[in-house]
Amino acid sequence: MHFATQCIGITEVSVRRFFPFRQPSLFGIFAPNESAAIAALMEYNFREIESKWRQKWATDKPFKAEDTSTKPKYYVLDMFPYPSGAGLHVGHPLGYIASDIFARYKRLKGFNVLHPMGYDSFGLPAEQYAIQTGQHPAITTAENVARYRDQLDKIGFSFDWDREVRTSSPEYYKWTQWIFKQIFNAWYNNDTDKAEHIDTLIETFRTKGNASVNACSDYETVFTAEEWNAKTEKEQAEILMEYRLAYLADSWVNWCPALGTVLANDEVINGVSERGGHPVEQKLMRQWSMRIKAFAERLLTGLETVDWTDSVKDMQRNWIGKSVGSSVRFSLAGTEGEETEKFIEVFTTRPDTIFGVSFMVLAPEHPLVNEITTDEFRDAIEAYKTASSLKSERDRQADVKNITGQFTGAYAVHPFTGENIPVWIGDYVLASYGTGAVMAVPCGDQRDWDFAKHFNIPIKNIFRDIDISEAAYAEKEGTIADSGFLTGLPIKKAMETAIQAIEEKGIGKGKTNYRLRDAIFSRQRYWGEPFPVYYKDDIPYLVDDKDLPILLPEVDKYLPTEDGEPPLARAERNAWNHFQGDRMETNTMPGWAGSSWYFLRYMDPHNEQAFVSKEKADYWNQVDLYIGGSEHATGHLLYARFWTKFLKDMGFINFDEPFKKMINQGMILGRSSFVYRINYSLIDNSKEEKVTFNGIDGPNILISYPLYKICEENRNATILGNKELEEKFIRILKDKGLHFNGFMIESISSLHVDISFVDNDKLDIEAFKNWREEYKNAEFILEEDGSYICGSEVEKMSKSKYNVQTPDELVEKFGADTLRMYEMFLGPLEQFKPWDTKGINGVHNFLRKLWRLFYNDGNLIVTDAEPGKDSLKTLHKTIKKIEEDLERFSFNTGVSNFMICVNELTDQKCHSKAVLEQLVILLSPYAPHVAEELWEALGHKAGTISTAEFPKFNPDFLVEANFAYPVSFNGKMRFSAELPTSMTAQEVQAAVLAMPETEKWLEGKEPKKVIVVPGRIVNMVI
RNA sequence: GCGGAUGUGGUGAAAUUGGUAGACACGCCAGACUUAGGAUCUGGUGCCGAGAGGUGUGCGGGUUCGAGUCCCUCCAUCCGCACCA
Repeated sequence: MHFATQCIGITEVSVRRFFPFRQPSLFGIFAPNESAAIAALMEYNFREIESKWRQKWATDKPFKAEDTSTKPKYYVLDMFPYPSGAGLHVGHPLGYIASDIFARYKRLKGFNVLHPMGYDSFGLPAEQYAIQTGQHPAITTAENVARYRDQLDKIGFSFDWDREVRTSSPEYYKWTQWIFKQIFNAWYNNDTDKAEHIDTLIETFRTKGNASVNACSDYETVFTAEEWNAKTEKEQAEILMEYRLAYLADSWVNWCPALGTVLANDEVINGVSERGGHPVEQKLMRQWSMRIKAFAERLLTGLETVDWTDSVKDMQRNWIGKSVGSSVRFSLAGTEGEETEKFIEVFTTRPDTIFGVSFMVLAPEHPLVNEITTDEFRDAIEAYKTASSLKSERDRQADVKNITGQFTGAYAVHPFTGENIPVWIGDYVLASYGTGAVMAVPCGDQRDWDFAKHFNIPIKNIFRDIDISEAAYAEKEGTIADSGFLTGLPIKKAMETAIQAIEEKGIGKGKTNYRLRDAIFSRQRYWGEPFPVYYKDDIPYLVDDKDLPILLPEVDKYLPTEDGEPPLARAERNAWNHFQGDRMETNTMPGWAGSSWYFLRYMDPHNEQAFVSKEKADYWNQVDLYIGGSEHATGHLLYARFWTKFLKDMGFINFDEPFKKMINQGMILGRSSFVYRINYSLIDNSKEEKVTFNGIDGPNILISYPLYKICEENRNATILGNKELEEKFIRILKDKGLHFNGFMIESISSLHVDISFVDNDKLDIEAFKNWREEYKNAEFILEEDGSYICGSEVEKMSKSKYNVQTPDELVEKFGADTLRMYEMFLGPLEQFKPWDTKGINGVHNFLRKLWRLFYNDGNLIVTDAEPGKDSLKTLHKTIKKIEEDLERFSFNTGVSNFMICVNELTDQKCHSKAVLEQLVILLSPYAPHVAEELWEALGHKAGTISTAEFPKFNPDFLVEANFAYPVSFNGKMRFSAELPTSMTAQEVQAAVLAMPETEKWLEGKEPKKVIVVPGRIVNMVI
């Protein structure tokens, strides 16, 4: 029994708490389970501690962010979750724990920290659930949010919950609608390189027409001021629509019949929907779009100003897909082969290869195709167009190797040689990129080369000394040959010269193209933001600000119709359509609408006058640290940057990149467990038939993993690869009363088993049997020790794989502080890693060991005694490491360093308040509950650790008198030499040379060279 | 095909500017205390070797007194994009 030598006041409180249990236990009269409970109480009682502080934080709100402060600000943001019905698994909080540690660290460092949380609560799953059950998505969403909140609260996050936002709440989506209005009322002025209010454009049209306007728009018809003013309201509205940043247009969209909605490009993966994996087809529909293309260049250059990983930046660059080149117009040939008025415009990144053009290819959907096709080829062209329109996006992608195309019978005229060039159509040319037409240069482009080979079109070589008989030459190094005025020029120079010539001839100009397409903004769904738009005479008008938000109407069915009529179209007329128009817009906004600006709302979440006040936006400014998954690289992150730039242009905020630094946490993968079922058939001679069992219709026979392994390896040797096994197998069947003369093993299936029945790969057989009806009477072939060992595999966590680990169970078993530290301890934050509970005991033991620095048998043993030099060294080494680790977001090594610190202090028997107090502050970002508890126990006011000051590192405590020099010979470490750190290099060299070990390793030779790095190393070259 | 990332013990991993490779944990082995506890403590644990010692960061080269770290070549795995003219 230990007693504190110098008890400090608070000890009595603790003694009082533990005393009633302590005394009886001395007499040993308690039953085992009770004494275990007492042992737990006297030790680190995380349950009691954590629930105490959870309540305290909920009442005191110590993490409330102030909107004005003399402290510097710091904004730490997590990607807010979609509250799904499945709840959180251990992978979800990983990023939240990291950001919470950092937020708490920044508070200790004296920052005014904004660390909010909310819910991206509009979206498909709630709606799909509504379609199935008829339950209103608002109800399921509210339930899911409550569940999430409960789970999050258990982990002890320092969120400022007063700032919570939900994208599906009318108070929030009112402002999403308002922002939409601003985007609708804007156009992009390429001269100022900014979005501007549409009124400036209308004013120009009214006074000067559109000839002088340099806008981001595909509208090409030129009109004068007089012509504009003479147009009807509808005509004007239609023209303006060509300029607006949010616009209605007939566009080729990704139509997903199964989901009954259109999808944005980033929601389509490999030709199927991201959600659900349903096929997606191309369809021409009138849809709302966002003119994100206007911002393409700024979205590209802005990447240079943010601290994100190269991979995410590259993904965005890739998605934006900038290519620099030239447009070129090829006149179509008349009947005599002469140039005509009609032309095909192409975009090329290789104008230097223009003399290598030997044919042209149009996309099958190109508007000129019908016009130019000659009678001779009309049927063939029609057939080809029909065939390619039937192909889905997916088939078209899968068909890359199949070269298809059709000659139109038409010819174009080469602008420089005057030669006639055949015009083909082919579906390797995309209607939606560039002009939907290409000048084919088979010698310089592999696809053109393949096409030419396939259709026997001549290939002209325009590269000097390059062999193109086997493949095209796509490099941009070399010299141009046989190319008129370009002959002899190096490729790069030839590009410039060619563009110059094209511009002089007036047949095109230098041009930059982007792969980025405008984002489709409407969805034929129910559970999303309604548009603040009504129609009159088919012209869309905006709803007045005073009438916002346009609330979602009640509907009786959430399902869209097959032809794409949205649920809102069936909403009750008078409840919904109360504006002066003919009808309301019945589409809703996509999921990314609400998430494109939520980081701004957190700054000013209750503002009813504005989406965010200018002052608060100026104060909080950019998100300093954003943590979330990289899967949003081309969706959310691009759209949020787009909206931020827009809002900046319109003067609402003062920054044009939302997220200054971003870290992408890696996914935590699940570890699935498997059982192995033998599928067999029995031969019964009396019945003259073979009976096949795969387990469902016969006795289930499950074989332990190591035995399964043996079977796998000896598949062809004997039936089960093992005589003993075979006997066991037969015995089981005989015991079941089955009659058979022979048997065959057909296969062995691996079946997912719920990981809650598995501990250290050992299966809880009883629990497994009770899991499913079909396993009730399962038989097991076990290991020698009578256990069933499961196999395992690392897979994505999912309900269907029964490998989901919820944080709740672990919090219950080990506590939130253990869970927090363990998730960090698992490995680097960014890395993908499999979840494995095996190591969690190590972290839990660490916290108990920490506890024992403070308490022994329920007594506080902290002393006011002067700490030892060794303990001060340990402390300051730890302060330095922890701070450095936090600054570089190396949370895993942070945990290691705490372990090292506690191990050392334990060895030193350090119970000094001066040291432990500092340690507790250091630890508080990682393990806030136990830190608060110990902080209070040390005599501080309850709940004040978050306002403590981060310990100051003092290098004086690390100064050492001696250093153990590693002595190497030819770079190989042989022994270490303990020498004073005060020695100069020469002194060290002399001292080491004089050592007997040195003599031994030199083997009588003279070292050729001796390298001494003071305080680091000695190396001798022999 | 293009772009990005990653390869270190039985496992998760560490090594921040080139300077004792494997910290810290898990697991395993041996022991102590105990009489059931998923408890605690001590020692050991990259591989080969009895040992001295050798060897070792995906493969092969290079730079350097010295390379997990820098350079080149190749291999493997993962992720993103992909007929983008």
